[in-house]
Amino acid sequence: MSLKYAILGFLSHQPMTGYELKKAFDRSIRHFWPANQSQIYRTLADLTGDGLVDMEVIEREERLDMKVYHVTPAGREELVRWLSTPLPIQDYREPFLIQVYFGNQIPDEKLIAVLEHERNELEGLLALYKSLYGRYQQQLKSQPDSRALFLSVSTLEYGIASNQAALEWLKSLIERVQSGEYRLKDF
Amino acid sequence: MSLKYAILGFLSHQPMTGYELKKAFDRSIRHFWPANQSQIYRTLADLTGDGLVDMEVIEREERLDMKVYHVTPAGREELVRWLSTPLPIQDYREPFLIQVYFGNQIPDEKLIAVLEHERNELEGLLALYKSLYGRYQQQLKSQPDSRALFLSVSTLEYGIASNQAALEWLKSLIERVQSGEYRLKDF
DNA sequence: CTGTCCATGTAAGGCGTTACATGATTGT
DNA sequence: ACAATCATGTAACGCCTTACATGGACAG
Repeated sequence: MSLKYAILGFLSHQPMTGYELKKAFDRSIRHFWPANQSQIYRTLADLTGDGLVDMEVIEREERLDMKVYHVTPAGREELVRWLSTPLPIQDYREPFLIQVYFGNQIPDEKLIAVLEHERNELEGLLALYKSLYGRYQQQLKSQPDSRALFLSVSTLEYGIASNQAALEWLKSLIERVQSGEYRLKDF
Repeated sequence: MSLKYAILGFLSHQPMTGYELKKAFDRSIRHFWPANQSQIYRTLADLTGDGLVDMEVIEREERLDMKVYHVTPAGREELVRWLSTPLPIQDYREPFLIQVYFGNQIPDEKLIAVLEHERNELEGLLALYKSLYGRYQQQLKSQPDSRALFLSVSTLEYGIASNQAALEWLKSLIERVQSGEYRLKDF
């Protein structure tokens, strides 16, 4: 259960409400760990039950109460332990590849439409990642010794590098399907 | 629910038992769609209920009955329909990247151990994919017009290309963490 | 005689998604 | 006047995993 640790990670930067956590996820790690709101609230309840986070109710006149969560010493310990633990390699699931794998059952025309669609999606994603990355490059110039900033931004590099490779493959696949020359690559 | 369609895909090649399907998954698409046995049996029951596959019970003296599943015309239609439908881009989840993102909370030594571990896993995976790929290269030489074979093998190319890119990134990350020079890449 | 392969499933639980529900404040 | 933002959650469902259960055949 990695969501738990992502939450501990964010809260170790600073105490937050569930709502703010949701925004933190969307702003920063959505590209490798999306989380939705109900999941965040449920996990916060679990973490509180396990004594890994504490909750502070802030009453506000005229508005709903706010619950601010912060990491306990036990939570910080557990986070560090997990961060230091090598994980088994992750299972990968990509429905689009099922379509390619069984693609012989549809004609070129339809197959290429599916491939082009995927290509557009990938190009959009890459453009997004690159623009985010550009901003961080500027930021890191002004704080070149920030290990924290560097590590967090490096996850975007991962997204760019692997999606770029996937895109190149996809473009080559489209060409080969179109030309009917079913040659494999050399690695 | 993509598992459903992967099963229809396999059964459209030839009728099989649940057990044989499990082996087919493990042999061929595990790298982008792992499936376990209980899941396969449950999904076969669902597909039968929906009239997309038919089941034939084969009684064998001395041994347990065998249930052979085959695609119905409705199933074939549904498969073709799905194969032709562009899918929204898939959410990606990679717990290892959570460790990198919050890596500033552990010392270099431990962080590098985690990174090196991932590197080993990736190298193992790549070696596996490449050896499988090599075999298919041979096979495709003897049947150079096989669109079906080409498309299915191309999914391995995807795995090799994107994991190769991830590995290169990881090696560079390890170097940068070790040297303490937190420079970003140019894309 | 022990383990692996063939072949079938059930049970329980965890993780994640989607939809629903409430209600005040702030911006257009 | 209406939509978006802030802020909290619940309910129901779906998919996947892990563990459990059965039992014959065959190989070392």
